[in-house]
Amino acid sequence: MRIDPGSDRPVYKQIADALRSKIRDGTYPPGSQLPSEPALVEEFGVTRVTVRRGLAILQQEGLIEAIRGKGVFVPKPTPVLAMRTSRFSRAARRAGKGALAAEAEALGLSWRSELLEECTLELPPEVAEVLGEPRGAVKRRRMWVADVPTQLADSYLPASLDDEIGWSRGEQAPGGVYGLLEQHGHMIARFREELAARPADPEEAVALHIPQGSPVVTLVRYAMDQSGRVLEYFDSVAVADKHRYVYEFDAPDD
Amino acid sequence: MRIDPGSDRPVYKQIADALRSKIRDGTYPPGSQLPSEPALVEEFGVTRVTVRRGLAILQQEGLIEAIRGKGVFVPKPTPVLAMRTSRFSRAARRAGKGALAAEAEALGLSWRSELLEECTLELPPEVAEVLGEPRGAVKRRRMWVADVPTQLADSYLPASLDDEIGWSRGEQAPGGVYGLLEQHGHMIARFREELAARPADPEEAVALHIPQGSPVVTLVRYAMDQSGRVLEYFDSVAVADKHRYVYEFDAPDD
DNA sequence: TCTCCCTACTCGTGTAGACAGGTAGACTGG
DNA sequence: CCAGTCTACCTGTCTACACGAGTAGGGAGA
Repeated sequence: MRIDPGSDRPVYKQIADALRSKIRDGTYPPGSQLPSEPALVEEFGVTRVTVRRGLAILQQEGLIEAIRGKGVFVPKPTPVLAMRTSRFSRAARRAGKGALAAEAEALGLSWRSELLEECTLELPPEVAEVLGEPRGAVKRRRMWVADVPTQLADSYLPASLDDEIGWSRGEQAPGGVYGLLEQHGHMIARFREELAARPADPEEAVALHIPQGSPVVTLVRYAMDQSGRVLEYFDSVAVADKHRYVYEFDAPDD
Repeated sequence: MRIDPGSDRPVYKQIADALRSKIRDGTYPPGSQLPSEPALVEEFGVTRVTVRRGLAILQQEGLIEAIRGKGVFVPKPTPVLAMRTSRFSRAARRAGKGALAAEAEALGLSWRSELLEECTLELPPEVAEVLGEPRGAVKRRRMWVADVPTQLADSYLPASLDDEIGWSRGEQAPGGVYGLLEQHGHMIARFREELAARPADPEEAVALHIPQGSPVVTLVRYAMDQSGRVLEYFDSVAVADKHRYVYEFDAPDD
């Protein structure tokens, strides 16, 4: 726990290293409070600015959380939603649940879906190309699990399909859009999902209650019918440490 | 591009906002250099510390890259490897390629695999449980694409299987481990992959040449034979902005 | 007893200045 | 002409200080 000012490694990184190892080895267990900044200043014999640079590193790594007026704390691990392909099963839809709800309830967590925006519009080019129509309906939602926002989700339907099933007119069905689609005879046969991760941009950070730049997982999904027509384009931004994505698949034949 | 010191939003965030929008709108295109810190100090009328706090935000978002002695630059977008399930096809293996190589060559990029560590050891508990044996062989690799490190990968085989096929004794086959396994009659029938994302820890940041805390994608894969026995446990940490993961699957029957 | 205010402590933001270390181009001496 | 040095400029690290704002608890006054 000593700091070597003559070392090659900058002092603020040494401070981060020292505190990180104390968090990892259980000196500061989840839920506990770290010494205050002035206390760390005294302990390490540096200025407050340098202490704060060290703390900033740990904050970025998600190892600590600073609360103004209270102190710096080690956050408790959050429950992780496992996103399995079974969340799209008809059994789950019959139970009246959307895709996320099935996973949340599997963990015994409360959930809710908040409709942020709903409109019919000129589709963004990449969406229009996939859906095969220039116009469509979109619903933008924010999902909450255990009273914490976990992901932003945009769901796009081609305008012709939306007219047919009345999705944007408020038609409902157990199992969300997919349930409604299948009620009208549009059976979902196949999905394509594309995953990536990146730092959250400022708007996402605010909407998801996470620090700017903290990792998010982006997911783009096509829901297709038997003929390969894409019925829905789905686009979500999920808080990284609250989600994991599980896929099982056969070895390709060739 | 004006800063309002009386605003509710802190000055350093306003600076980040101003520069971010200039990057997005093309004022500072990829490859270009931003004004130097002293120039920004003059432009915004604040101290260098405040300018640097603003720049730190953009750095964390991956929008800029500072190089000591030279300046601050907008990085050019890196090529993104698409990780498709077809990378496990026998056709790819017959062509003599491992899984990553198939994807790199699809983009016309050079690649190489660097063996960092190779040993037989007591398996970590979560690996031992999946492989069904307490001991195993592991190879830790660092993958390079276009002469840049892109991911760290650990591959585990149960000791009994390793003895049989001679993997850790240096036996080779076209198509990597999976090719070698199939040469010995162990046909891969099924895969399970689990994806998540988190900030890079310090060791990963050094090994992957990325800033600490920058997002990485973690992937755990089980390769299974017809009977469901797990033949290989695979664990990788990939630079987030260099990879995307693509899955296609049928709608679950129920 | 209850309410309000004051105080002490916490983290958040911002200023001013100093020195170190890396880069690149100009300049100088051979 | 060439090699080495010098200089100007850039980012990286650290000090010292000031003020703001949120939190929590104790004490004074009604």
